[in-house]
Amino acid sequence: MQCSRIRSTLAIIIRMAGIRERARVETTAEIVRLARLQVEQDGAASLSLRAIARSLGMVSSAVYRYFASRDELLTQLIVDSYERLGAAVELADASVPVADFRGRWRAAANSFRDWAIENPSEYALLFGTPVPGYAAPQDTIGPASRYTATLMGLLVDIESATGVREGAVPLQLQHDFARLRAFFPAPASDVLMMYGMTSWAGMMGAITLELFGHLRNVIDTPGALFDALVDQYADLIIPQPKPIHKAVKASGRSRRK
Amino acid sequence: MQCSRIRSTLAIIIRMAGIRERARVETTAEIVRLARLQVEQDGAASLSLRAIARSLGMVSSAVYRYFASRDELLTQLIVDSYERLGAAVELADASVPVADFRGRWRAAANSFRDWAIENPSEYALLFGTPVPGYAAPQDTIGPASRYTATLMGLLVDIESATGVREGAVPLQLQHDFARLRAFFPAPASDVLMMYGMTSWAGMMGAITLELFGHLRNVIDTPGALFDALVDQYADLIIPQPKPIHKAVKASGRSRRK
DNA sequence: TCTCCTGAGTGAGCGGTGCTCGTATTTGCG
DNA sequence: CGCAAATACGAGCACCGCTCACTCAGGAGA
Repeated sequence: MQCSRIRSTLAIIIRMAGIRERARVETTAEIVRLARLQVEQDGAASLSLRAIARSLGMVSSAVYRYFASRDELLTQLIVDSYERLGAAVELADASVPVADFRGRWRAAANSFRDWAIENPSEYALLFGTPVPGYAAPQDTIGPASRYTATLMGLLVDIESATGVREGAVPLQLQHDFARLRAFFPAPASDVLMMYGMTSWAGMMGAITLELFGHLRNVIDTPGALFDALVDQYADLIIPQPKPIHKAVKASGRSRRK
Repeated sequence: MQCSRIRSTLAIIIRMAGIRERARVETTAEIVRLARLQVEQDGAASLSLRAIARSLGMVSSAVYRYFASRDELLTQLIVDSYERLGAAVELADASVPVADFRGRWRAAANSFRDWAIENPSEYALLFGTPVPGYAAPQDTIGPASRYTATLMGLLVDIESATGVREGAVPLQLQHDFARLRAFFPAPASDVLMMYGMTSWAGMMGAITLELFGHLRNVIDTPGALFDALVDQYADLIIPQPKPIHKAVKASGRSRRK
């Protein structure tokens, strides 16, 4: 009651259209904020609508006006996290000179790992065990491909500077890659695509091993292992170790949103 | 009551020592069996002691005579799963001629993936998001290292056939590797160790991507991608692609338990 | 300006969870 | 045979997701 008075006052001041709509987006945002906080602190498994409602001073059932289920709220968090990860990787890639492929490769890879370490619960949310009954809705596939698209874009740049590469690639993968090229800007070289995929798996595996505790008592410096892996693939992907003296026309970056 | 009569009869027939002990191990085994069934069907997240008790015809609190908590039961399942995975990888490795390193490498790697595909919930239990409050007790680290020990043993065999290898390895990793060699039979070559670690990450990442649905609409044939990754590392780890004409003394296998 | 529909929030309730504790029964050892 | 220990019971606590009938205020249309 007092709350709504404040809200309407605010609404009038800020000229809005529709007090109710405004209150709705505010409450929705607050729910997401609290949910994210909860996930950060205790992991996605113990995300509780009731606890959120409590923090909001609401009764639990009221939250269902905003999210039809716990899974729907989780989906929102997943989408947000993918976007943040994507933004982090994009930023890292963009902060290195376009022609410094090795630098960009390392920066992008490290930003992936850094983001994961800074946001372990969110990393687990994205790349950990999927919720049993939960099937990722279509809304997630766009954001989910953002960070990989950045790596793809880098591969495209590398290819346009160093030429299409030949090499043995299983036929089945060639088909997959061909289909992917219809949806993504992707290199024409199947070998590059293959390295991209296997390095993706490698990086994700290394981060997962580290964050989920499998390197405890095994590797004290997971960062060094990760760097080694990233450099292994850099050697495979980037032909010349010293790209300084080589003129490069990188068409990809401007194309990227 | 009738149940216990049957039990005691059985016990007398089967010469046992202590009816109660026997009943205890039987019940414990049954609990684990039901728990495993539940995990297989619905994933570890929805493992419910109450449901197990119901299936057993017990009241829920009775189960706590056998396992102090849900986590303790989960630990038991994790240990079991690690043992099964380890056995599968060992079997695959042992079923290939000792000197056929590439064959053994592929067999071991594929057995890892095959086991994961056949037991997705158990794979998720081992390699997925750890339970928030859950810290793996010491009991798990032995079984957990069984499948990796097999791969290490293979590396040892390869090294003893092809010699110690030199190569650039970050100093921090060298320290980690040196420490590991005190606990495991492991190759003396840091490069081999490093390849072992990064390939471990790669394989786990590829399987995780596949099982957790990240390759949907990306790669239709995850097996081909996995094989490609495994072959990439085979090329790095095994010097000669055709080991047919080369005599090999493989000391490692007999050493392995 | 007034009416009336719609949407936000309430609170009781259902069925489920992990876990505790006091009690009753059964078992098998001395 | 008696008694201590092991075992099972069942009520209960504090949670959880989710449903449903309900009240009440916001705001659009007559």
